[in-house]
Amino acid sequence: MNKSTAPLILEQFLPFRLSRLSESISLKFAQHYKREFGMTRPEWRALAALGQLGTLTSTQICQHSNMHKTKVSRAVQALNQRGWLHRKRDKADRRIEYLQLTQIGRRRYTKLVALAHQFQSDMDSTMSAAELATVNEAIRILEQLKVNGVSTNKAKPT
Amino acid sequence: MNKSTAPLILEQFLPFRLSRLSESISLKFAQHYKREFGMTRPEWRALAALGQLGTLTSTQICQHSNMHKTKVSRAVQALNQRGWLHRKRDKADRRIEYLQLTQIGRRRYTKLVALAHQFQSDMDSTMSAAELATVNEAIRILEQLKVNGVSTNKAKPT
DNA sequence: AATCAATGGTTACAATTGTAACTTAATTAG
DNA sequence: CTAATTAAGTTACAATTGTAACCATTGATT
Repeated sequence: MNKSTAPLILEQFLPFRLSRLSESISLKFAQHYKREFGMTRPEWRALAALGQLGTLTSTQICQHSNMHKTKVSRAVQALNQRGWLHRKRDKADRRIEYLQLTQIGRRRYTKLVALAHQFQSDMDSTMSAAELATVNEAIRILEQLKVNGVSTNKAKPT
Repeated sequence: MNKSTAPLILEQFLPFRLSRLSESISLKFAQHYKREFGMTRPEWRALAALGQLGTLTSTQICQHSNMHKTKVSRAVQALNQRGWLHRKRDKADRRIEYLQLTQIGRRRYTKLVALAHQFQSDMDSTMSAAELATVNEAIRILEQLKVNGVSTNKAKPT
């Protein structure tokens, strides 16, 4: 059987399967925080990164969450306007801005985290321990492939 | 340790991990067909579904690939304008349109499939057989969760 | 120190997307 | 048989996004 004339079985094609999966799961989760907190996905992601890691620059958020820098820029603006984070310029290098959640931001973050834990444990509870282990192992494997790298902040190649 | 005050470890949170993964992998693959065939992601997906499954309606493409119906509608228009598919109304129920690839469409499809197989085997070759099995098994598990369902074509709930 | 390249970040503008409303056709209820 | 519902698919419009160009600042080269 000549491979080049065989059709592509989408149900076996990794990019297809992954994005179909990821989109439905992320959408499902997004419904929660969209409805209850009026947040967009990029905002949620930036908030989550800052909540977990403390102080970050926009560039670091880009790298960590693999989002485009304009997305991050706008998410950060939105969070800032709501008073959920504040910005602090680096004294030494005044291009750099450190971002950090405010009191209010941290309170929101705590609520969101509860949602997330709930969501995760709902998913987990539909799997056996062994299945869960398989899932985690698989994702770990894929993450190491590092096919990675949305262009987050790089200059154009010459 | 009270869970409700613990931060969320994004590196362990399934929706986050999946979408980070999926986005970088899909983007990587998209670069190929975008550059070489000038196709968008929805177009590629519609083409792939039709190539594999033969004749489909727009609604079926929605369900199969979990894309929003307007996305599919526009992708189908684009493919149609390029002469890659043709539409045929159902005689009995004239709301329904059967979509099918043309000669040209099938030729394009064949080329795309070669790209996809290449991509897949590149990925596969960076994993051991056991790892590959784990990955496939994990995705299978997640697919069964069926947290599923982008609203593709449903009427509003009353 | 003057010039040129690179970096962190923002923004204008164009392309892509989703929501809701619409069209046409079929189905069901009265 | 007509009116109200529902389905397949399209489209207008607003929101979201990405690309490329842009500041401002720093670092490197001479």
